[in-house]
Amino acid sequence: MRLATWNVNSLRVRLEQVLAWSAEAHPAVLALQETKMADDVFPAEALNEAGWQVEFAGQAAYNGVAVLADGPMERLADALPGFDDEQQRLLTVKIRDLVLVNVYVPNGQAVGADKYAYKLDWLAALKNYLRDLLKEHEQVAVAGDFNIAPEDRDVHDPKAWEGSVLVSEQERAAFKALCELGLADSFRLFDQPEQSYSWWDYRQAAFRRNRGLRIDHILMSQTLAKRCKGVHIDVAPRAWPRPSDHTPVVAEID
DNA sequence: ATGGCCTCGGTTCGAGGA
Repeated sequence: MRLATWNVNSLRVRLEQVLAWSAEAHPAVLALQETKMADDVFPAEALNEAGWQVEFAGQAAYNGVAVLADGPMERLADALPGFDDEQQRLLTVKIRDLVLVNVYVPNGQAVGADKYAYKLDWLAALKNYLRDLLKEHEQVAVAGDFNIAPEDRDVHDPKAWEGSVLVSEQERAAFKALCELGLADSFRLFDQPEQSYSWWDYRQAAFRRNRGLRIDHILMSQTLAKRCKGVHIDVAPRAWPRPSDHTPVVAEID
């Protein structure tokens, strides 16, 4: 099976691209972030017609996550337990033997900002949630937009980005703490091209110049990681007309 | 030097993203 994640930056704008890309790449499961639409306008019918089962947790204008799957899903959670959050950023589903946690981690805006504190609090609550989840389930994937570039090699210009939001020490420590629960950054289990990124700013012709960051990830529990045969970033949709600023990350699982 | 772009809501500009 193929498991993919994609921050689409508005599903309303990107629906046709999701349908086109998934028809080509045929993932069995596709985690979407930043759907930016309330549940009552979610395009469930169009996706059903394309053969997808759907689960979604959205809100108007901001945030919002959804999972498309080629078979039935059980919805396990749509919020972090014990964390009072008005923002729809998490959706956990079970598909066959796979438990998928779809996350849209807060951006943080700037180091020291209120939103940065919220990001760190959110990540701490995510860690607690995943610790418990990993006690109950073996085949766990945590996929989505983490808004963290884990290492300098995930940053096109580490000096320019040093200490700023998305790469700061505290954010990287929070990411590492998730990995230390027993979750692997599956992309790094395999040889990868240098300068592999999943997001490029819309400005400055950043994509053409490959000035990007790798901030979209698929973490895997040890049992799941053993089944993983490869992970790649599919940059093609980033070059399409009116693209999302993120591009899909795809894992191959036996 | 410092912003460049895109999306949304709700109107034509500000907020948020990364």
